[in-house]
Amino acid sequence: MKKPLNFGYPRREKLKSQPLIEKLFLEGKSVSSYPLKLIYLQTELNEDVKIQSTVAVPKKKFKSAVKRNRIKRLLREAYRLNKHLVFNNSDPSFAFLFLYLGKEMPDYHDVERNMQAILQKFLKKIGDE
RNA sequence: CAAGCAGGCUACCCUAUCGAUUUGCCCUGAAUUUUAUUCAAGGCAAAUAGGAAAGUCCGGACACCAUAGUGCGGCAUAGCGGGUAACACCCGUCGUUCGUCUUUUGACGAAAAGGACAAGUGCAACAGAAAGCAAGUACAGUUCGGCUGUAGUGAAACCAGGUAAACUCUAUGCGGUGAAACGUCAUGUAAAUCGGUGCUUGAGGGCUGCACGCUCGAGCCGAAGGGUAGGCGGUUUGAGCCUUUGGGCAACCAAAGGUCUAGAUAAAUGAUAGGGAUUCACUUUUUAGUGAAAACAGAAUCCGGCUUAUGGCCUGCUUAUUUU
RNA sequence: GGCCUCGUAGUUCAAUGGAUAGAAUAGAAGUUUCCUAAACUUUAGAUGCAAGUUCGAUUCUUGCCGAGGUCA
Repeated sequence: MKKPLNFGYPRREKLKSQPLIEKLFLEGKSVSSYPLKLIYLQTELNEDVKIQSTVAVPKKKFKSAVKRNRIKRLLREAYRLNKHLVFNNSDPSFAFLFLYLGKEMPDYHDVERNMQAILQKFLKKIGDE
């Protein structure tokens, strides 16, 4: 019997460690699909999961907390529905940070398309290495 | 119908799919150990942003520091009366100013940080004789001693001058720090090295702008270097909300009954699709159809206000236009 | 979340409540030079926004807006 795709996004899969995030910005590699950018780093994680991720929207580009919140929710939603693309048990564990670099409020479908594209790019790059 | 002012209400809804957090119940596993607790996975159910959550401008609750001490300094408020836990807030009222009406008295409406310059000090550009311990121009009047009036400059001129959102004085109030407070558990290193200083003749801290006073009492300061930056409590039942009755001009108060209504922490309260309601525009006699819009904005200990941003609806008043 | 500080020319700083807001530097034009640099001359440019007090506000008061710092 095939296990149904897991669309959940529990707390374990959220990246919360501040030192790790600083390390991401210093040593992380990135792929981008405008207006999204993914910074990733192969590392050991405290929890027993393959990938921990988080999202960030710069405060300089969106001053309204409401708009920042909405973009972060859209990004999380797109990741939640598409993360099965990268959940391969043979891979080592990664830390992800999604950045939104655009200046306009996005539409959900654009975000989802870019999310799929960026995850494909990530897989390809990992495969090459 | 439009504009302005004042007051009140509200802050789109439903369905499906996929999620997040909290709580309750069920069930499985693990640990402690013993029939309970903790942790983890799953299932079901319920709840889940505001009127301003914002700015952090006031006032409190609460916590710690002497149950908050004394003096100086500092800050705030400013007619009078009331409300309140308290306030710089609210209500009433008096005076002032402005606007409209009126011959006037006055009436109506609006605004405002509205004590004292008759204690002292300071300030007043330009103009002006002169802006303060006085001196003095022109003209007129006159009892010819001086005095009185007018003119001219200016925001203000012989007046107990003006000015206190100038220092200041008066009255009243205010101790300090703020939930990153504070308590507790865990993790980790270095109770290490060098220099200085002190151990009851008192180093240093609590303790704050300063001094005193009280209190703790063996470490403290500097250099270079090392380590942790996690969990739990505080944390949501509160000056709470709703209804009725009574008191009061009102703000508000009292009594009775009902009710439980977010608690996150790299930070939940969401996403997608479809439908409906509202508003606007166009088409149409109407029904209806098509298109567009749906604001300001996201809790972080909690309350009472103020200020600012903002969609829609309702009520009252004023003004103007059109029709009768 | 709390607390605190600061907004003056493009930039760095001045200015007791008083006349046309001052200086350096950068900019522009000109003189000089074969050309540039330097020097000299000339010129343009600002009180974050809105109210209030005052005869008069960069200055005093209040409210917005913006920038920055700090905390266990």
